[in-house]
Amino acid sequence: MGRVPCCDKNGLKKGPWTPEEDQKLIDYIQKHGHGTWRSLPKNAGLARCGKSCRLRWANYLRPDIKRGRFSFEEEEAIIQLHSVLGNKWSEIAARLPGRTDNEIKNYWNTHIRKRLLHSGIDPVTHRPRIDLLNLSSILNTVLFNQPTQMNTHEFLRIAVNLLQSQQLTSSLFYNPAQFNYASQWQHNEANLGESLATPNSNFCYENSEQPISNLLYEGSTSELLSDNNVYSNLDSVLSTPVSSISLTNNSSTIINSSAEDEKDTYCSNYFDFQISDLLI
DNA sequence: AAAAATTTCAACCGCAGAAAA
DNA sequence: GTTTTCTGCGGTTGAAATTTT
Repeated sequence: MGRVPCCDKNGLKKGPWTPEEDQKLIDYIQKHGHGTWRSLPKNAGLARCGKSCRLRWANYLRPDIKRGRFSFEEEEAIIQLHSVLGNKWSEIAARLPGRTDNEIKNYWNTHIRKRLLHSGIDPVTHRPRIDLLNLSSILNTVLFNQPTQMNTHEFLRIAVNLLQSQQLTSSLFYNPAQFNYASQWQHNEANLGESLATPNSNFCYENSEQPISNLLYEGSTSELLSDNNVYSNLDSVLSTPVSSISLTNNSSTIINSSAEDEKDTYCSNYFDFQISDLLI
């Protein structure tokens, strides 16, 4: 013999919750806790199944849920976590306080996934999804036809993935201070808990077996790396601001970029690119 | 101004594993 | 040990909202 049936399936309401239903659920849980979800609807006077109540509470009514747009930092965290964990939305949510798995999943499918595809990255593997010739062609189009829409973030993402596809070895350095971003990343990773598998970021691993690029940062003006930039978190650890970015493969520079005007702070996401080396 | 197309996201569905009888 | 339910998860849907034509 098994358990008694979960609930009477007949006559249960489905679809959007009304404010009255929400209030009943909130009042009940605040008073008694949710207990077993199966028995909650009856006790709380709701014509819903327990599963629907659980979902409504977990994804919408819970008091610790953060509302509003995802910050840039949250978005980058999601991408990094997804590159390691895949579509394990509940595990990703557990590492983003106040965000629900459903919300993260929706945000991934509606925003991040498209953004990665736009940058030439396969959102499943987090690897370049196009060959170098196609990438060159895309860079040409983006840089020369729509230069003002190309920000540092997108530039770096495309460039790093280009380097990845060239099978270079890993690490991201800040030069001349020789700051090794890999160690910072490993520190952050340690805080994520033990369940993470081998890191698989798009960048910044030293002594990794995975082929990945070197990035050398040189110059001044930290604004370049702030605001809407994948490397904004570098700001906190860089003692010298940055004004130009070079991508190298140890021996030769592949891409150089420099700000057109150092006084142009938040707008200095726009660069003069010299991408002749990219054109195969 | 209105119709059509597209995007968003709350909620549902089905499944797997855990738990209970 | 077996059967049945419960819970939580990820994929998907479709109504509502927003944008485009």
